Amino acid sequence: MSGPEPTDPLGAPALSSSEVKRPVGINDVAARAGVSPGTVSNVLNRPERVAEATRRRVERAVEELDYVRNSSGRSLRAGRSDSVGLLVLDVTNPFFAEVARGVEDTAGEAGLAVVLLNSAEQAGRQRRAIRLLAEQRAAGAVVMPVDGDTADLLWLRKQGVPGVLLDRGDVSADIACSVAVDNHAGGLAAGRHLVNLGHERVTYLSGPADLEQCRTRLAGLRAALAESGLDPDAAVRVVEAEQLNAECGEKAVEEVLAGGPRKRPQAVFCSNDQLALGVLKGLGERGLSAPGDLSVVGYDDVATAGLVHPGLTTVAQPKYDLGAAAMRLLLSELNDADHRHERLRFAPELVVRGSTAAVRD
Amino acid sequence: MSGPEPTDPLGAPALSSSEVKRPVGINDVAARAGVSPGTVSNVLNRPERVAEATRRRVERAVEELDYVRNSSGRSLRAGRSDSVGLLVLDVTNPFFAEVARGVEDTAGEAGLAVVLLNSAEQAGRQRRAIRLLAEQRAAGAVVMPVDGDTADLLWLRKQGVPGVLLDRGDVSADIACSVAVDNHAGGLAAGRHLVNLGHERVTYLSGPADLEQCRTRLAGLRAALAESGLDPDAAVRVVEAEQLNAECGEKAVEEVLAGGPRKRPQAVFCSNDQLALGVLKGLGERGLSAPGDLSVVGYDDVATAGLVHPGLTTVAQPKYDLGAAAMRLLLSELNDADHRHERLRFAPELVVRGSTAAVRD
DNA sequence: CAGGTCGATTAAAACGTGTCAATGCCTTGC
DNA sequence: GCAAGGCATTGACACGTTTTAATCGACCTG
Repeated sequence: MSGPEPTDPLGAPALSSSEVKRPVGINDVAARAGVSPGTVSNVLNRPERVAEATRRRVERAVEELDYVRNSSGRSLRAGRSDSVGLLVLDVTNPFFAEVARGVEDTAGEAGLAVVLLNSAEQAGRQRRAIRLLAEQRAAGAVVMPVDGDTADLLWLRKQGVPGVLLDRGDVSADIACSVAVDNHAGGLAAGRHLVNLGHERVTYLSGPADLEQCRTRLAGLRAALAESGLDPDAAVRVVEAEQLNAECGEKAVEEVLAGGPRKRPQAVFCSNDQLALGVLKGLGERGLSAPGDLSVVGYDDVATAGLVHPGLTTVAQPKYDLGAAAMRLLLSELNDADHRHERLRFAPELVVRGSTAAVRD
Repeated sequence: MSGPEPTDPLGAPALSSSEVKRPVGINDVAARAGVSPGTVSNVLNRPERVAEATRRRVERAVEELDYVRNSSGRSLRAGRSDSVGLLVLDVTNPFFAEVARGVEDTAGEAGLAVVLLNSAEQAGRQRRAIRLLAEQRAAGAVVMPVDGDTADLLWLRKQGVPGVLLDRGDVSADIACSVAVDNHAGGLAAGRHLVNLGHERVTYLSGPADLEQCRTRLAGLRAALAESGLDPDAAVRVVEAEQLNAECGEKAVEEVLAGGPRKRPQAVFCSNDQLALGVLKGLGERGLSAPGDLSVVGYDDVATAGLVHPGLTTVAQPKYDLGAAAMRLLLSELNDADHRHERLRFAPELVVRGSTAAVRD
């Protein structure tokens, strides 16, 4: 068998060294070890039930054959898969990335894989994603829903896939678990900060008004102004951006500044750090800057907020913990027989940096 | 049956309205429509093979029973699942997020779900993730490997899961498809820019040296200096950061500036925008700034790069297209019988902003 | 030594789907 | 009127795993 290999004219494309081997199943392992498939399964899942000697024999066979178990068969039998879904509004937003890290880490500890779905704030994509999770018979889901109603989530639960709501505080606890940061408190903290600095005309740059977070943070802001004797209706103007990203923030500056220097707001509070960063940039392009011409406050405390000049004053959310906690609630629902839906609230924290300052006159 | 429901002391936790229904399978649909399961399967997968009338009957049954197909059974039968893995080095890095969006969008068009795995630049986590994909019998994988060798990827392929390498230019095309941006050209462009501005002492702030990208970009930089008659060994100093994030960049400033104003570099070229942003911050904390005291160049053109002040000069990569192209190559490998491994190279593009300026004397 | 108990192992049945060969029916051509 | 052919549908099996009830053997006890 020496000399050059004969070229075979037809047949599968040459795979040379990286030959694809025929898949080896639990039966092959059983045959090799001289036991029944059931015993192999036991070795894999409840090693304590099988005698030391046979267990070692099986383990050796597993190793020799390089067996890797097939989770399709596993899930089919179990009626559910061992992965959970994570549905976010925007993969690109670092806030969600951080949340995802929290979810993934705790899921990983429990041996669950995470399927990341991206709704891009579109109801249609969300629906498709939810359906996909149902088809996969996902063990569970962590969901940040796009629109107000939670119909999709309920449907998913009816299909046998429990879900945890993330970043939505307004849902009653008997529907599902939920984890959120107190958005009202966040808006309140930002508002009080501005009031203390003497601001009396503030513009709220909101994301899409369908998002509960945006509405509630506004409510907090208004409460803070009312608290100090101002009329919220007169003191705060609302500008709505189409999406929660920097580009939209930059574009919105035009409208924020409308009315000329006389009626121009003294401060802008944004639903989001991305928006706020866009605003900072837009101001710069117009020869203005924070906090000299205008104070700017963001929300989330994304990593970037601390990197820009001036640093962005913002309301920090425990992003990683948010994701980790959501996943932990989900695990509780999956494992604890006596699970009760829970409603977890985190407290936001104001981080003061350079983008806000006292009104000077 | 009027009056309050009797409380049953034991049993499953009360599910009230959101009753979990018994799962409905293809057989239930078949029974309801008065056909065989096989026919239902055909309606779902090859509708053209079934007569108009029966097809409608089946479709109605599907609707009435709210049937959703079980992809575990499906994958078991098919021998492979309908999801692909995406293994990234760091979910938190916006560069990867953008790549992920590209992968996800094109995968979605092809009806594939994406499982996002995060190796966090740790070989152990990468190995676990690869194993998971094998267990899932993933249809394929897009992988950005941590360490130099591609053993994991080869093993995965031997298990029947084809993989596409992302952002690794140094792999020979007969192993697997690969998509990358020409890192040498990127480093070269950055280097030439600095040379043109008169810089003769530049520090390269590198990420972990295991990463091929970091090494090749350095090579490009050195080539640019050599090109103009400078001795690379004398002109460029290398500082290695532990991770590719802003925090490490900030910490590295200390070492970058070591030697005092006399021997201080005139420019810093970073493996990464995150590092560069960290450097900008670190400079600010020491009362220094770019480009006055030091020019700074990044890599990736992350969204933030355009938002900071001064804007970060950087080497832009087509992030979204990178992900989309990788996924498209994978799809080709999955569907085209006569697939040949391909090696796709994108060209980087220098984006000049405010963080670089001519050396003044 | 018979009866009983316990631990380890096995055989067989399910999970839900896709496929393939076989069946039945209707049309067409002679 | 009958054979041939085409189309729609069916029945049965296979995919890989887990689980339950049953079996087997060994050891202990009265």
